[in-house]
Amino acid sequence: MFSEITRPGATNSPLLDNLNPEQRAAVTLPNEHALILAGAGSGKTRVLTTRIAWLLQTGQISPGGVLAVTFTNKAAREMMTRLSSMLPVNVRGMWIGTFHGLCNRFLRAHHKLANLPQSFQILDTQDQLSAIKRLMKQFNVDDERFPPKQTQWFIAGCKEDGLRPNMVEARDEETRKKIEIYQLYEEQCQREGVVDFGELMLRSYELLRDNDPIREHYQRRFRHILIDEFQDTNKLQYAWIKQLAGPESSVLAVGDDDQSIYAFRGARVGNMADFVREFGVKHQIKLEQNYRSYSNILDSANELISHNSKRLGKNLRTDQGPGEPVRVYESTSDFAEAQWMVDEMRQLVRGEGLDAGIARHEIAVLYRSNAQSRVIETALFNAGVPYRVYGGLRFFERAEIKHALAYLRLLENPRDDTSFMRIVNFPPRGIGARSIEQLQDAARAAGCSLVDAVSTVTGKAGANLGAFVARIDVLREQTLGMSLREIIEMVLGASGLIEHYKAEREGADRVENLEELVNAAESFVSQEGFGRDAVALPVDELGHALTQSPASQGLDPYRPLADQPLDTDTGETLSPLAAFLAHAALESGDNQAQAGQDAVQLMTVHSAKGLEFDCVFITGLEEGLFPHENSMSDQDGLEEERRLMYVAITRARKRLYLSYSQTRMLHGQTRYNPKSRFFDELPESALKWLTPKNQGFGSGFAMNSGAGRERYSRAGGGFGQDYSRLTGQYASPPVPAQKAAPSHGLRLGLQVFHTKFGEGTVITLEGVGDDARAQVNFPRHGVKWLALSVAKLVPV
DNA sequence: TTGCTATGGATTTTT
DNA sequence: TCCATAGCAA
Repeated sequence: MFSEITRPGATNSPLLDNLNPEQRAAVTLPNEHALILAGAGSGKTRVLTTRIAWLLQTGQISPGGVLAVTFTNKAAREMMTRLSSMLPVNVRGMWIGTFHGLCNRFLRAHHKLANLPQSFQILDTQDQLSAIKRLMKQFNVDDERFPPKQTQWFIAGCKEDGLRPNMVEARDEETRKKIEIYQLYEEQCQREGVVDFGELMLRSYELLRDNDPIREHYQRRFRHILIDEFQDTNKLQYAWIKQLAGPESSVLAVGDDDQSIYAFRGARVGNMADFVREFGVKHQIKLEQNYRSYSNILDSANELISHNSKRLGKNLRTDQGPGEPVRVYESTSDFAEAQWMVDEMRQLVRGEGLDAGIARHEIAVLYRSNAQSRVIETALFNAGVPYRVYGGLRFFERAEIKHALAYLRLLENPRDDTSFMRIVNFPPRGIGARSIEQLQDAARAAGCSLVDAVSTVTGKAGANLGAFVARIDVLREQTLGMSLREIIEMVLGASGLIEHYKAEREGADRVENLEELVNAAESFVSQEGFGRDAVALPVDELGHALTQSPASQGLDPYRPLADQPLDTDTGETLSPLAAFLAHAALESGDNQAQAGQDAVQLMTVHSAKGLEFDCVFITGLEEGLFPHENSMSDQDGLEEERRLMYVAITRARKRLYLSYSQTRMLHGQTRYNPKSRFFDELPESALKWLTPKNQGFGSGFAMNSGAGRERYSRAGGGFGQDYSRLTGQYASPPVPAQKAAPSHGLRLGLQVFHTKFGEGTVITLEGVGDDARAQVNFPRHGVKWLALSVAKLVPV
């Protein structure tokens, strides 16, 4: 039943050199389903790629029989790079990619069966939101009651769960309305020939589920399915994998439940347990040998995560010594915290304390939320330390680029109303809100797209709109047969975009970016042979199998198709432009701020996942911030915060700093937060307090000294200590002493009862005495601000 | 159509 | 505090 090919010499392959026993076992697993529990820094990617290389080298599979899925383009690229360095194999022809990239490829190949135009456009999150806004306006949906963002979240959530509108339970009137909007949105997308990210997955899944020949074909083809970061898969992605895995396939899932930090966007750690059960997984291997960090760092991570109840269970170990202790620093203010960091970094770069100076790019500052970067940036900037902030707009998300892409998209697909709306009056050409409204009304009445409705608009508005459409049409004809580069250059000129930004005072960067777009296209064409993501090969690999039986075409369905002659007669190929547009949507590009410079790296803990640095600062370790207040009212949320902290700690190779501040400016208010509870969950022996321990605000304010967990947050309180002494020259101006201890007896996360609103969770506390107020989340009535001198809140 | 002011909201993010 | 967005005036 399973493949019997296991060559005797296989375990001697040089590929297996330098692997530890667990890694080797994982790489050489028999062809059966397996789960690899891969701890941070345990060589996960190495195992994954070596496994593929080993399977290929030992002849157990040919390149076409492998399906390897990742979440990010970066991970996919890394896998391909490493694989091609191990074996002389054409990785570009292999099915290695992101979930969405592979679904895109699949849908292009089978667009007819998927009921899509071959050159369907992909809506990114921005596009999706504007499509929803447009739709809601058109159907007069009250955007107060149904905020577009929330509707978007609802739709994306449904798709992540694999639910079409008719499958969603309309439990209340509100949901019923949302389902209705979802339904209308679907119709709109279909009419316009566009798909959002969720749709790429969902439609691929449905095609596999409903079309027996297709499903069986791919099941026979993909004998080895490998999935990276399995803990991050959502319900739909898991279902998709189940469709692709046939009786002869082996699924190798690699993941780490302790690093599951994306529940908020639909990730389901439970997929790991489900996988083991539903696939009857025979092999589970734990990779616990860590090659990244010293043991003080690792012990801290292990101890912390042991406080989580829901775990598959795993403990990292290292052969490296204890290394330096984990340094803990308390500061008086966020400002002082940043100053201290800058000074510490300068010493690190100079080389004090370490054998040699540390490169700036080997220093990372991690924080829980983006808002925290500001103070740090200011301090770094003032000190003249180069830094790079991750996150923010990426290349293909920039407004000017989106505008240019919208022109290009209309060339491919005039019915794309999202793109139409974006540029119909940009650069301004006298088509105002009223003209557009007129056009939209006409389009709705006729049930057609905006372009098609243009001819029905009369008067000056009609003339202007007509001129716009004519311009696009002319452009489409002019660019026929041009190279991608020529098309883009022509569009940039003819659209007036370059001209427009050149005239703008601060448009120089934008012009530069637009010019960069040409380069992006150029490198896409040369590097990717325009089309790894968006099949530009003879498209319908399956063309025969769909219309006639494979046997009748002399194709052997049991041999991977990559080994068989491709059908080049269908002649159906995706245009380079359409391929590039898909690429732009699926790979939003780096945010290339100060690229190339040796700079300190600033990022959220989330975006640090998968990275590693010699030296890591984890900042803002305060109750309410980390763990974040929005996540600490329930067990699952808190455990995810803890995993987040675990991810943060395990980024560090040699040196780790943890810091928190007594006061912090947030949303224009000074907040007084106790230090994070995570400090209580770290091994004291691995820590070194740079500031005296237990002088902290938090521990000093335990109401009940017997119960160390009773803490007050943000409620103000005194600090009699002379903190400037502790923080040395970096101390900020003394914070005015506030003596009034909180009298209300509330704390964050506490369940309280209110006579009118019922039970709720305290999510914010601020102010002192009569000014004290609390923000409470009532499941029935939503989030309310309550003045504590007025409202009677009784702890439950 | 632009540009000002008021307003509200403010984890985490890839594709 | 600071940002995006909405509404309104010129």
